[in-house]
Amino acid sequence: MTVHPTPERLLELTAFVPFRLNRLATGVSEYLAAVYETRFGLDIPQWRVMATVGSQHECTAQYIAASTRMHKTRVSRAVAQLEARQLIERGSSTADRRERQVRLTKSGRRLYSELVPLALEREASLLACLSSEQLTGFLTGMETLERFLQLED
Amino acid sequence: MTVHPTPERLLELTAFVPFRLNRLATGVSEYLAAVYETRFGLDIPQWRVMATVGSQHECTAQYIAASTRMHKTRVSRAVAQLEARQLIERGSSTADRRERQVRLTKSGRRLYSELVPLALEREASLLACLSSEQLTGFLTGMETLERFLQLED
DNA sequence: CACAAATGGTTGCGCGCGCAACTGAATGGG
DNA sequence: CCCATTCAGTTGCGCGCGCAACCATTTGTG
Repeated sequence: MTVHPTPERLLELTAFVPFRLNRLATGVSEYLAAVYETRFGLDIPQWRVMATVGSQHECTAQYIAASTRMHKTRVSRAVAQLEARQLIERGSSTADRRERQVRLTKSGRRLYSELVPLALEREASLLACLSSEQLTGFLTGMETLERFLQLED
Repeated sequence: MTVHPTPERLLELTAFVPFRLNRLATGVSEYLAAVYETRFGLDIPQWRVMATVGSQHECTAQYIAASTRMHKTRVSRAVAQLEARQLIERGSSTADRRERQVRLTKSGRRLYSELVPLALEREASLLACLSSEQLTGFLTGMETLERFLQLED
């Protein structure tokens, strides 16, 4: 019989990796939001759709949902909003009339080509706080975790 | 005049660190959710409140909001729900009658002491996919980013 | 060929969130 | 000492999300 019969195990939330990861992801999102939100009036789902469609010639909502890992209803609504702003347009794909091919309009492409360099620059200025060894180490860890959780594409 | 007058810059979302970080944080949350959600019927805000209150003798909603970085209304509602389940209780603090001291009840403490080891174990089993050098590198990078974004406590 | 099952995408609904406004209590300056 | 300001915490409200149900089309199977 010891002096401490039930030494209570503690959990310090601020040292708990899942919590810290959430907090970091939120912080990074906010750090980035200035670019697409205040400057171009896009929210996160819209920004992700723009980024996905812009890197393709055209694609389906399905594809967007899969590669952004957003729920298909969230994609559907973001696409509708972007279409209303005339940043993207949809054509019936001749092959399968259930799906609709999404592509950027002229002004969508203009916005995209303005936005992307700013976003990449912002990412770079964030990662610039890491030394090159730190960056490598961090990215390597991320990749392993992604593989473990099967988050890769 | 070149052949490619405006070589469009592309952004591959799946290689974009802010996006990957969000995806990873979500994945880790889901990986962890099994512990507190399906087993103890807590959602994320409730779990964070339990973890925070449990690591203190007693504390205010204010303190919970600051250390979990949750909005005070989110804290307020989580606290109300946990009080309804009799997992925590609130006493008027004698000093300042605006604030109320929150602490775990007997059954709250029981749940806490069951939950915490499981959560820590789950964190460990996640991080076990990293080699010790990978883990060090990953955590070092996280710390630097946290400091850069002023997310530390 | 017909009908059941699956698939792409949209929509009604309930819920949780953050914002802004509020209540009640403490504080500070004239 | 009073009144304006600040602060802890709660609540009404609008909005965006995911779930489930749905529509239209395609595919698979007997």
